[in-house]
Amino acid sequence: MALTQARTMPGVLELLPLDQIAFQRMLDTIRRNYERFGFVPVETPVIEYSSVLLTKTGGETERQVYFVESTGALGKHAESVPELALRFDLTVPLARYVAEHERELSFPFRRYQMQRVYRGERAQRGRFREFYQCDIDVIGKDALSIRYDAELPAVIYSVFRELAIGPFTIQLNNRRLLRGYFESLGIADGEQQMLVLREVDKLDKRGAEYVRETLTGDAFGLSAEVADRILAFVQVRSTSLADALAKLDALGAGPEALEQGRDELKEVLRLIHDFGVPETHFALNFSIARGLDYYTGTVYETTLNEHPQIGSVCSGGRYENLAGQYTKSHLPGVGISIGLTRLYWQLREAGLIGTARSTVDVLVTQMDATKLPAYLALAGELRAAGIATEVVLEEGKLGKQFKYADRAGIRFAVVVGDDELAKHVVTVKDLRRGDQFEVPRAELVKTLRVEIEQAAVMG
RNA sequence: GUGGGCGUAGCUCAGCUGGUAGAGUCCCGGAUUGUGAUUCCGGUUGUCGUGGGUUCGAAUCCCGCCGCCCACCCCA
Repeated sequence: MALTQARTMPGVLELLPLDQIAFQRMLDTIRRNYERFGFVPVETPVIEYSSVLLTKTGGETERQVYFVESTGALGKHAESVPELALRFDLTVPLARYVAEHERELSFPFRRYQMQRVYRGERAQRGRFREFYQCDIDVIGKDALSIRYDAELPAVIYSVFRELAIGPFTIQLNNRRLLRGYFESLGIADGEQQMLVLREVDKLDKRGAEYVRETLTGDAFGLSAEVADRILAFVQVRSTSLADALAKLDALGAGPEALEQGRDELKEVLRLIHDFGVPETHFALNFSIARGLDYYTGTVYETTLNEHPQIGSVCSGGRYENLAGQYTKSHLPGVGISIGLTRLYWQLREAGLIGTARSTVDVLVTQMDATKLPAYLALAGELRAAGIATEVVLEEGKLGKQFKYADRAGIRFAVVVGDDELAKHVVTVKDLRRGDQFEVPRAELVKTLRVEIEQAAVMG
């Protein structure tokens, strides 16, 4: 019989258990910090009505949406769009969720959501078709204080500090300020401002020359002088809080949007510091523009200082009205998202994270099949003490059992044979260090707890 | 959606100018019936992506198709 090739489609990430454990530890850390800051969990269905997801009718998003058809509906609408689709982010479902449950929710509504989303793009290195987003958003009713714009970086600081993947910088900008500045240069049209923003956003990736050429080219037709001023402007970065405030003040007077954006940014920067984020970990970056659709004010991007090639590991911003497509209520919000699948993948590629130790702490080996009741009793005792324990249930050579433990990433093996029974002791072997010792049977739990604790700290 | 590159063992690849398919690794067994990872010995692993063409003969040369990768677009 011809075998079917066992394979997954490109653009999905599937992990072996020890890697999955490492991934899950990251999810746990993010969740713990989100909850610590008072965000509440929400999950929404993977499948939504197409009509709900596609309200923005952004040509780009529509091209990336996976549609879903039930068997019965297959082929029934050759021309029209299928009724159902997979979500491509968590923000649009959030908008629908808030609009649908508006009267049952408390505002400001602070939710976190960590689920998979789907994008039908051509697979590429570090790009996924199925990936985790870990979002937090704060949604206000009618109005939402700018202070929440400063809270999110505080959460992100807390998350990334605990993830312990090296120094990082949360970079901030303000879309209103950018638009005000463009206006002062005579680029008043909203559409064109968007297009310029999109080019400017490429600065770090493609370089100043590339952006200058595009801006002065036929598509934009800007004068060399204006292009140069834009380039000089977007290269502004701050080195400290005082420096950031000084650079903002140095912008001087200008269109209303510019002054408003500047005031917002100043307040946000000051508050981030008050939230306890060290000024080494946040900075102004006038080239940050972000997603082109809904952001209106503050925008964020977080990068790892020692790995700039990884790019942004977390981004988000302020939006004026989240759910305008679904409700007449005015619901402004601010949100930020960690693309965990990509982050994990990049960190692994860069050698910054390895495999985790197993979730199994101890393997009770089977020295002698007739003593199985003793092994099961021993395992029960360990489990009651909160130690994750596996018992070998099949007969086999001890060497094979150790090999199994080693490959499975289980660090400690417990051996009980005639020698141990006679002496009322248990042999504990540390597979990682390669040594072993005997402990009195009665002290096993206490000893293993200490060993496991140490292993967790020392790695 | 647009442009470029590559398809040989589970994995990484060699095999180039045509002459019956190879290495490392992995896996399995043994050396070692109370000790893994290290060492030594032995063993398994292939429609050479696929269909056609040229040829006495094709993994190798030519064409179609499929798949994958990279870049653009866009984004986490």
